[in-house]
Amino acid sequence: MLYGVHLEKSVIQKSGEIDVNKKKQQTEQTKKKIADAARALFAQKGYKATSIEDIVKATGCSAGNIYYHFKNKEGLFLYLLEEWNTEWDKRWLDKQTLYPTTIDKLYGMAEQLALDQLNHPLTKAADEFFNNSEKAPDVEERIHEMVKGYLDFNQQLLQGGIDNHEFETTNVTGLAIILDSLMLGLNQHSRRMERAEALETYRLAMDVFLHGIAKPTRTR
Amino acid sequence: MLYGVHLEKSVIQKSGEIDVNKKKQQTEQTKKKIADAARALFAQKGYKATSIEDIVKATGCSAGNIYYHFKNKEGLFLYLLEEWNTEWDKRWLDKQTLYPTTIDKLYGMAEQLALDQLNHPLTKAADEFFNNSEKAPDVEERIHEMVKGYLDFNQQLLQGGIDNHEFETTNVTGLAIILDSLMLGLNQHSRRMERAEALETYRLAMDVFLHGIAKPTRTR
DNA sequence: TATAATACTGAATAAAAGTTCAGTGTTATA
DNA sequence: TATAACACTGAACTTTTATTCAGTATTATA
Repeated sequence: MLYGVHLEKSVIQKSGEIDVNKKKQQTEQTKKKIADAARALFAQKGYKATSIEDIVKATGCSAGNIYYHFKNKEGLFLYLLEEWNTEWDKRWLDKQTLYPTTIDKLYGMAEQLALDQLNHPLTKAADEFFNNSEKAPDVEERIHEMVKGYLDFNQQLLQGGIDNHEFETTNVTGLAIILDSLMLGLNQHSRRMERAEALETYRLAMDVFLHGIAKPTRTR
Repeated sequence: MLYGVHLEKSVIQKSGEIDVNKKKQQTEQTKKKIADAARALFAQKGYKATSIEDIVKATGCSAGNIYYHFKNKEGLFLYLLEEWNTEWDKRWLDKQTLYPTTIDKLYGMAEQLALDQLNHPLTKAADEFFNNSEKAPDVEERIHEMVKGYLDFNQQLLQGGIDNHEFETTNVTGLAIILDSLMLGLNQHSRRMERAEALETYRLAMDVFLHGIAKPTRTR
């Protein structure tokens, strides 16, 4: 039987310029195809509610093929989480330098998260995945590290702002959680927003985080 | 066969004081038992990940009995959502009067949410439930109303603060979403906290929401 | 060109989960 | 006390889902 997939590409390498192994190329391609579909589905429907069959339908490739490229559903999900992490780090490293102050960095982070569509590592699916009793022993640890890593990221960012004298605050750990909570909640709401609206809301959230809404007279 | 349940209670009504129908009493009791177990499980594991079998194990009553009291899993979940809503409204009505200013009300709300354990109507399970394609046509509408109701609640609260001249802000709708996002995110994080830590974090979040963290000089 | 390695298919398997239902006690009604 | 209505059981039924595997097509290797 003929697979339609095999007919495309592979013509590009007229001579021997970037003549990578065709099989590796193919593997990368379908692995990406599966990952992309799965990422969207997990983010939209959650972990448990996304079936292999869903991914089969979305990709057009067979169930067996998915298990050829990934150990199992859990492995696929874990792969996506770690991919997201490294991807985020990479993009952040690029952008970070553009922002002089910590405040600018925070707005930049919010923007990146808003534009990111299916975004936060602690997305609904990840949270569900984490909280779900049946956990391979090593898996839980890996996720715990991710959560911690994300909070550490926030904390360091905020600490930078304190060192810069941009903020005045003591409880940095608490604020890291607050900031993450805000982004986490916005992520859920933003799924029902247009891109522009999401951007605006994230920006407003950062306004609030930085400046609050109460008149400066009261309470404090 | 004897059901152990039937042996308890029913002795209380010595004469004919509050002699309610024994069957109604029994129905209420088991319905509550099922609801309580289901609520805890849904909140902990999520909607899809909680099976009827889980509820059977937690309650000790049979699967058939659950379907005797509730139309199906979806109906059970919906029942819990609406119960949460009315329950929240009731408690809020009691407390609300104790808080003179809107700022106090906001802190009060945060406290109530922090103490509430399994709390927010837009909890992980609800969100998962909502986003999950296969939705009975009427169900989606009912949930949509709930979400809207909750945002309206926030918005009215904030509007009160503006009318009182406690806040100065324009985008009330946006702020209602921000506030909800914050509570939503905190809800997820607070699952991994002790009661005291949760309370403190919620309070800090409200500090930030009201006053921000940046020095007043910058940006604005 | 022959052989091995690789990328896949698609149906089968098995476990899990939602739902139904015939039947059994228990309580209300007449 | 007899009969109807009710609360409930537990196993059977159906659907869904993750996972495996024997086999096929394609590509690399010798």
